[in-house]
Amino acid sequence: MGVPSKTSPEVNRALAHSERPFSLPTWAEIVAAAPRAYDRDVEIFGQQEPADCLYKVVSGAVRTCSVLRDGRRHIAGFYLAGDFFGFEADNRHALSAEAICSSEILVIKRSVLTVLAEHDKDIARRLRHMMNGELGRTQAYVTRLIKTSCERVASFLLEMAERSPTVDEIELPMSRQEIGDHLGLTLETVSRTFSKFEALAAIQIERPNARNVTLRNRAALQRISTC
Amino acid sequence: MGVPSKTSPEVNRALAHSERPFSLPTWAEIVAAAPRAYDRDVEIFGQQEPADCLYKVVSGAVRTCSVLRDGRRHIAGFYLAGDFFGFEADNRHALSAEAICSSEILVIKRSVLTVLAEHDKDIARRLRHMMNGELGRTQAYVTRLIKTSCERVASFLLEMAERSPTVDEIELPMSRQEIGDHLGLTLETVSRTFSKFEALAAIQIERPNARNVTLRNRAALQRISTC
DNA sequence: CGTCAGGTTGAGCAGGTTCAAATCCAGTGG
DNA sequence: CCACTGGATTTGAACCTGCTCAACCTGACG
Repeated sequence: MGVPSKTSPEVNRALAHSERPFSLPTWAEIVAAAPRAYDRDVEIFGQQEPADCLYKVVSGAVRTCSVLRDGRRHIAGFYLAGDFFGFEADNRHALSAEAICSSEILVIKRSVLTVLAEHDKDIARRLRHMMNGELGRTQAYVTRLIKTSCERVASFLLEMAERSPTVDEIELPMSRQEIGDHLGLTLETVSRTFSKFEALAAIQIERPNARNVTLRNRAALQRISTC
Repeated sequence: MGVPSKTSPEVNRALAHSERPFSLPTWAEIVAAAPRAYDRDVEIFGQQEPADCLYKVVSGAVRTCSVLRDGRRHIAGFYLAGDFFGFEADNRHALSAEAICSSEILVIKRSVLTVLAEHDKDIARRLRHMMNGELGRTQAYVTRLIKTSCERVASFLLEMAERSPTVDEIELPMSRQEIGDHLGLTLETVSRTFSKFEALAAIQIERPNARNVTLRNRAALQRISTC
């Protein structure tokens, strides 16, 4: 586990500066690096691959998912612009990650972060904070999954609105199928539930692009989601 | 955030030793402290309480859960002897924790761990590892929840067997109702599924105490759980 | 002995799935 | 410009899994 023994070039470069502590890259410098572009449905990392990087969505959207033996796909999470993903329990990715639409992704070597975190409490704190956030969101997601279809969809819409840049107008980057694979529902049930909410005047689906949704009655959605 | 400003007595005691580095408590010493006893169904911590401690099950079993507004209970996780619990995203507990049966619980001040982790890489590593494990188990749990009742129960049994001290004989500390609240099923469905697995000779329920289960055909359970 | 909690089993119901068809739109090529 | 194609969405109808309500059984305990 000794740092000097098996280190990547990146770490050595970082360590080379450690006698001049103020020249170690800061967090701001790290996230200002050049992102990579991924087209729609292109894999960013695969299941079982070594988990040696952390990722940030600069623009676009990403899904993390696992495919079951019978072909069913489970989407564990969606990541929008500004979100970090790639946290894993193991040294290998339990999930794969794919771009939902054309996206720019910042890739950060985990080994670099580990070394930096030891010298920079700010970075260590940010890492812990992101990890905590991931755990919290996963727990909230779990609570969502034990509920009925209406509750799942309502609470999904509220979360997406929460994470959207705009207040009440959401631009969903993902299809009904993807929402279904995330919520444990079929695409038909998702579509029907959307229609039902629209009939209740809780949302409005801005056609022709059915992925633009406006929240019309947040209180109603909250009542549905928690009840 | 400065350490000297707002510190608990425990931290001050720990810091008092910091000039004699080898007298800082080690991990082994921390987990050797005296546990507290909790009777069945007694709350260990409640929802919304400040999350300032970490907990270890010395003996017995614990559930973490949240109660929805309509009275439904969601059990987020079970913790058996040797497991740590109380990891939270926020400074406040999103879940409550209760003893499933008479249990001995070790309580560790989070503030102490934070300070120790800064001086002791072993402790820091252990903390990170536990946090990772928690995230990984939560993700596996999520994957379980999107499946059918048979799949959920089968994979639950396999996980419990994995975590049990014995190989194939499991002593479930929790009731059918609690398993249901964990898997998003009713107690009747859990019971029926157990019976079905017994009819398939995949398990044997050792009555009269229906909580003692013997795995008779692991391969069958695996086939059911993953398919 | 009666009571109570936990578990099992049955019958009918309801929410979601499955299968199928219709619609709408974007992109493509004539 | 328009017809054609394919992907995404919506909607309908039949079916099935898991829920609800209910009865019954067993063992523990006052």
